[in-house]
Amino acid sequence: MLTGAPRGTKDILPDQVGHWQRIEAVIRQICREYGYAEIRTPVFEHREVFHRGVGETTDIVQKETYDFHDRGNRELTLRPEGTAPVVRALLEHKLYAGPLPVKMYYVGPMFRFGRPQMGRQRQFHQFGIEVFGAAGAGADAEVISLAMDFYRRLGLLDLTLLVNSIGCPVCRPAHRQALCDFFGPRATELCEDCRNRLDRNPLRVLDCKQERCQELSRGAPATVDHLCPACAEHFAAVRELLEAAGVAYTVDPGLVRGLDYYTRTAFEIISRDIGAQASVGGGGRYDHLVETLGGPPVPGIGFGLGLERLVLVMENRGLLAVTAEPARDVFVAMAGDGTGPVAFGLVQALRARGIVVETDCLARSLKAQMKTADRFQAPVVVIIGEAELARGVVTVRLMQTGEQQEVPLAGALEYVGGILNERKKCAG
RNA sequence: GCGGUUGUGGCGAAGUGGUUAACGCACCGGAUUGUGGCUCCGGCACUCGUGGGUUCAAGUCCCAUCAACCGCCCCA
Repeated sequence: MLTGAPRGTKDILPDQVGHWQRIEAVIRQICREYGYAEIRTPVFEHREVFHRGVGETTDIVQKETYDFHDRGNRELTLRPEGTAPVVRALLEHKLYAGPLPVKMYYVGPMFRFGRPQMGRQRQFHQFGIEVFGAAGAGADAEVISLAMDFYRRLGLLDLTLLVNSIGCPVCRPAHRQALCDFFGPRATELCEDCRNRLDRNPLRVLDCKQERCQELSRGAPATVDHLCPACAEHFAAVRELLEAAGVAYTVDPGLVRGLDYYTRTAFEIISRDIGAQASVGGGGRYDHLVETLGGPPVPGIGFGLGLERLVLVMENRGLLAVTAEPARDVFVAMAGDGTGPVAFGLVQALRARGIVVETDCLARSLKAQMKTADRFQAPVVVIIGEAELARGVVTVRLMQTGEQQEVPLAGALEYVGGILNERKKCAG
């Protein structure tokens, strides 16, 4: 093959795109209702945005970013996630100076260089929301509830919501020390990755997937047990609000998440029917990210979810019916010399009235045109042949009954419009 | 980045090294010549992901490469 989409990328073809549009419509609707405004940021940013924002030590930055130099020798990176760019925009336009909180959402492609497999692509799409300037548990509860409400509206009622609190700079040192004390004596038994993690970010040992590491993690000091009073209170408040809203959740002390900027609340939504890539969305609070990127102290919280995985889950559950070819109101068929211009004139006149019209542009036989009209489920077919042309009329055929009526060409527009209105009334 | 499975027409799918690579679906055309479904008939692949190699002979064996999928890792 001469061409092929690059590894890890996919075309979303016309027969699939309906699914996406349906999901995007729900996104727009729910965000409007919850008061989130859309923001569209560039797909690439200065590399620093992600290195400082997402965290130098994260896997995403260390081995998954698409880094490149442009012709002006700028160091740029294709965005691997949506939060850091939104924070950058918040700072650049000083959106934090306006009324708080600032609530925004985004939908768009993200890029991560990993080995593709089911539910993991190099270009994928995320929907995410961010709230800035709201430190209270109410924001956490709203963000999580919006996420679960979104899934619910799409028919996904039984996803698992895991929540945890990973503390803040006040409580983290003590917890970090506790973890080092706990794992230190048995460091040699940990996997290689975890031995590294022990130095850099011992928290991450907790959600290592290696069996041995999981065993060793049993009984490890949990973040929730080492929260400072403020964090503990915040977490309790979040849980109380979730319960008040009837949002079911499970506290998972091992939930850490792979982006460095999270503080306090971290959460993840998982589904077991998309293979190894169980996570369909996640997020958390990031109270110091704005400062990290050079801004004033503005707390934040948000989530992001993967649209491809969402589509997968929905497909597996039969929630995405095959999108049928959109039906046409009218098919204009033509047969014979000189009928083309007259037919096309009628087609455009009908379209100008908002009627959905299809016609033939392959010079096919009338029989083939009728077949096509049938496939498009057009209730009305207008036939313009040489015989009609000569007499200044057109044949209007009602496909359901097979009735045909000749009407003057000049009155065809009114006549067809009338039939369609009539049908609409009956249907309504 | 590591390990494994797979790769035949638009899709699905036969094809134990040996004549012109089945079949199904889809698509296109036709069935006394200007009309839809079904049925029937016909059409549609210089070619087996790509590139090498072995052999008298390869879709069938070997190697490489690319890609998809599965697991690890990571996460969406």
